[in-house]
Amino acid sequence: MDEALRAVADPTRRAILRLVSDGELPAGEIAGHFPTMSRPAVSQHLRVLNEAGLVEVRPEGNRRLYRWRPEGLRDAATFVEEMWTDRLARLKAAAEREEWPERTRTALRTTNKEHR
Amino acid sequence: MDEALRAVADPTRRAILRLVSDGELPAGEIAGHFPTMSRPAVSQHLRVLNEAGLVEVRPEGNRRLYRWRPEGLRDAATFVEEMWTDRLARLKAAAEREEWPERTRTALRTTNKEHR
DNA sequence: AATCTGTGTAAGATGATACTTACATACTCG
DNA sequence: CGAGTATGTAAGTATCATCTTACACAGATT
Repeated sequence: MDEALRAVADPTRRAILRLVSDGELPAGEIAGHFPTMSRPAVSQHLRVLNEAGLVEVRPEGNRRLYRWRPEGLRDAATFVEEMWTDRLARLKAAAEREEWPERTRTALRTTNKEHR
Repeated sequence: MDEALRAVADPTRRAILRLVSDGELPAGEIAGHFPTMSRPAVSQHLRVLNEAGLVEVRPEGNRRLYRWRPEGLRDAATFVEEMWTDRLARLKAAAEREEWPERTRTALRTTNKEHR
């Protein structure tokens, strides 16, 4: 799972994932969607995605066709789901029992670089 | 979402998240769960988590109590869910129509450093 | 065979991360 | 007030990620 979460943390790689989840694409065409970036850079992202099990490749003649591999996200999905579903449910239950004070988030003392 | 996914890509931070999702904890106690790492290191992870909106803090006297903030994962959950649910469904539909060849994953040509 | 096309890899520059130790600050309690 | 406790921040460093350009190589085309 570790690998997949790390791979998916990069916005470029998420974009690639979305591309190839629509159907298989040759490396070059994928790279074509990222005009600001060199083709090797994209190739390297594809390698990361492949090693993380998020895509699969198949050579066809000259080219190499990439496609999405859904099982790759399974563990990551499980993690998020557990956090998001399970714990959220428990948290709500606890809140209803008023175990926790009604406070909301508090800014850091020194910096105001709070999120959002 | 970007921030959250990046934050969650780190195993230490995931561990912290699980800790504080069980209830609020003071920074020091959280750090106590990571004997191999200095306390400031953990403090810095807490900052990242806070800036990503994944935890919230509340000062109590001397200490600062951290707790999980479920909304922080919402967008990440949405991403994973969309990939995992939506696209998976479409993928299956396509497969049933046999739009795609029956191939399974193919190793990279040169390296055999395939995942798993 | 010679060359073109598609694509991966090597090597290196650069910037971001994740630590460390030393220090600053805020609250508490005698 | 002064010492003690909890915690964040600064500065420095080692490691890792992500690019770039130059190159290698396989398959297609002539």
